[in-house]
Parts: sequence; C-alpha cells; structure tokens
Amino acid sequence: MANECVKGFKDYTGEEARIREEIRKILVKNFELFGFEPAEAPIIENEEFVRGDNSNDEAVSDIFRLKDKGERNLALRYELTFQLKRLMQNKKLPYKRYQIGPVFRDEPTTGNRFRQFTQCDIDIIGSSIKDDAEILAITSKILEELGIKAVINVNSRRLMNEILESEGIKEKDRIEVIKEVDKLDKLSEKEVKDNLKKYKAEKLIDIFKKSEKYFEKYASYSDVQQLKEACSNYGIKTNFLPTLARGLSYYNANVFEVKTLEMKESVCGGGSYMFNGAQSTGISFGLERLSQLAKLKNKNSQTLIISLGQDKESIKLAEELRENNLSCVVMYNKVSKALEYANAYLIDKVIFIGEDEIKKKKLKLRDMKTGKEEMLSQTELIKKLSK
RNA sequence: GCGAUUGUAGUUUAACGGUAGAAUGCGAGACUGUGGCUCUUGAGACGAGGGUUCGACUCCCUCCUUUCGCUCCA
Repeated sequence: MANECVKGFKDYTGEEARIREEIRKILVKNFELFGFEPAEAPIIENEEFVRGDNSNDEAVSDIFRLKDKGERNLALRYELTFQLKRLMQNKKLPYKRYQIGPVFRDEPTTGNRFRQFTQCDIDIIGSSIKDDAEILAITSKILEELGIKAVINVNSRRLMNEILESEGIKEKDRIEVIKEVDKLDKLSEKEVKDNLKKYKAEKLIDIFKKSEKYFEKYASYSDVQQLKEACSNYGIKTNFLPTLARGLSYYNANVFEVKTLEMKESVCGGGSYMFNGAQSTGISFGLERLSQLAKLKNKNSQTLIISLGQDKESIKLAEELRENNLSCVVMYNKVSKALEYANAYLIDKVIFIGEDEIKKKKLKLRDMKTGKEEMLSQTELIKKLSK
C-alpha cells in the first residue's frame, strides 16, 4: 500500500504520542534546571558538513543523501552534535545548549532501531571533567524521574589508546582492535581472542579482564579517577568499563553509555570531544528508547463538558476552565455519544449542563471510573478539577 | 548491505487451486439527560508486479515490508 510508512519510519498517535510528549517535557525541564539553553538547527545540511572529518565513522556511511534543484549535495543529519561547530561560533564559553530533534540514518532496522529517531542532546562547549560529571548527574536524575533502572558505563578513550600503545598495537589496526574488544559482552572470550590474533593483540583480552585496580598504573586512568570523584559530589554511581569504545570517532577523552537490562541497545551515549579548539562534553538521549522503557502512566487530564441544549453556558464554562489552566472539550451531541467519546479517550471527568443545572446554578460532575455524580457550584468544581 | 523469517479489513485472525468468513475497533440507529452490556445496520482486506494454469489469496520468480542475527548505533 502506498500510504504505508517507509521502512524504519513510524507514526506516533494516541497513548504513544502522549508519552513521548511527557518525556520531552521532563527532559526539557531538567535541561533548563541545569542551565542549558535551547537551540534548533536544520535537518538538511551540506553533505560535506555532515560527513565532517569522521570519515571512518560507520554512521557516516549511512547518511541519507539528496540533491536540490541547484545540484547542491545535501544530506539529512545523522546526529546533532556536529551542528554545534556552527552554533558555538561567537558564543561565550562555556556554551551549554540542549537540542531535541529528528536524525536520520539509512541503516538496517530492528525493534529498537529506526531510520528516523529523535535525539535529545545536551552539550557543554568549553568543559572539564567536572562537567562530564554534571552531564552524568542530569542523566541519572532524568532516568530516575522516568522510572528507568540503568547503569552508566564510563571509560576513557585516552586510556584505551594508552593501553593499545603500550601493547604495541599498530596505529592502523587500533580501530579494528577496539571493535573486536568491544564485542566481549556478546561473543565468548575465545572467539574474541581468535579474532584478535590477526592483529597480534590477543594479550589484550587478559588486560581487559583485570579488575579496575590494575588500570591505575596507566597515566590516563586519571580521567576515570577524576570523573569518579566528581560524580561522588553528586552522589551518583558509574561503572568503569574498560572495553567501552562508542562509535563516533570524534570522542577524545571520557565516553559514556547508559544501559538497561531490558534492552540490549543503549539508551544514551556520549562523551568528550574537541570542537574548534574547545574541549567539550555531551550526551544524547534516544527518545524512542526512553519511551519504550519509561514507566509513565498515560494521563489524560481533560474534562468533557456535555451541553444539553445549553451551548452558550457550556462554552462560557469551558472558557472559565481554560482560564484556570484546565483542559476541556465541549460536546453537543447525544449524551451516549459523548460518554463513549470520554470512554474512548480515557477522559474521566464529565460535566453535564442542562436546564436543571442552570436553574439550580450547580453543575453535575460525573466520575467515569466510579460512576459517582455530584452537584457542585462552579467554584467548587474548579477547585476539585484543579487537584 | 548479507543470511534467515514474515505478509489476509485499523488490529487480532479463519478457510480454500474456482476471487474471502469471524472477533475487536470505526460509522449510523434502537435509546430525544447517562457510557464501557445487548440488538440491528454500514464501511473496511488477500503487500506490489510478473509467470504457471481454463482459473491463483493459495504454486513459482522478482521487488517491497515485518521480525531476528551479523555489522553498527540513540
């Protein structure tokens, strides 16, 4: 059928859409609380800008490309961070911004991977390791608010490089070696070891198996050490995972990842990187995955007003409710239809306005869950609904 | 992209080499001030294109889609 969604793309309606909106609100609230300011940037950029210098990024090979009538080579953004190179221009540092928007990747899809998905990013341009900790503190606060139980894994790219260097792994093999090591949680130790033999790197496996204490002998372990100390000021816990690499190649120091038991894909990913000579740090939340995992109730706080031939009064009441920040819908058709509407859309407060109510100057409020009805004055009603 | 898998109304599904039945949801009504029960009624489907066949939703091929691996990522 021609009206089907394209592979990897999705519609969101009803409960699902409401939950996504709810999560967005929670994210924005927390981003603002930590002093980040909003920013928006186009979905389409010049292909050259999108590709950047991360040519060995796998994600880069998955970009959607297009051309305009002027034959410009354009692309859909596949992440948000690179746009900061432009946004940060002329900004007083540290520049703290949040950005929420769709990104696109022309790659295979699975249950939790789409070709359009929404990233929610916070970044601090001009940062230190203390800012890494702040980023993780926000992350942990948000996860808690959403009722998501997760582990924050951290590692340092510099540490990983130092280890590879000290083991004499050739520069050109490092990316491949890191990829193999990263598979340790999936493949058996032996398989990874066999794969590593190609690069004469099989010794690595014994190193990465060691406890955290062992890594203290590397100078770059201080990245992790400092991060841990900074995190303890916020009272949050992180898990040192020496094999953690993260894909995007611009990361140059600490990297982070948020994992849950329910989902094999990570919920958030981030790290520190250098843009225009400024050390920076940030993290990205995947909205689709958050809404998959979040324990939020689908609340519809609307009120339905049924007009029984009293349209003028009903509209007046509706406006009154809206003045008081109460969301409401007015219906003028048959009572049974109106109640069915309330049912279908999970509205549990219904107000009747008919001759009787006008005469008594009281309104009838029905609770759809319990079936209880009561007559209330308008002020009592507003008080009750505001709760 | 490769390998496997899937495809019947919005959703869940039934049957058959002779063009499809149900449940639920949706619309209208029974019921002109009371829903989630009941009854009547309406709209709604064989993913697309080829081929085999007198005839294909059913068999074959291609593409698309679904799900799962690999690769990689939010």
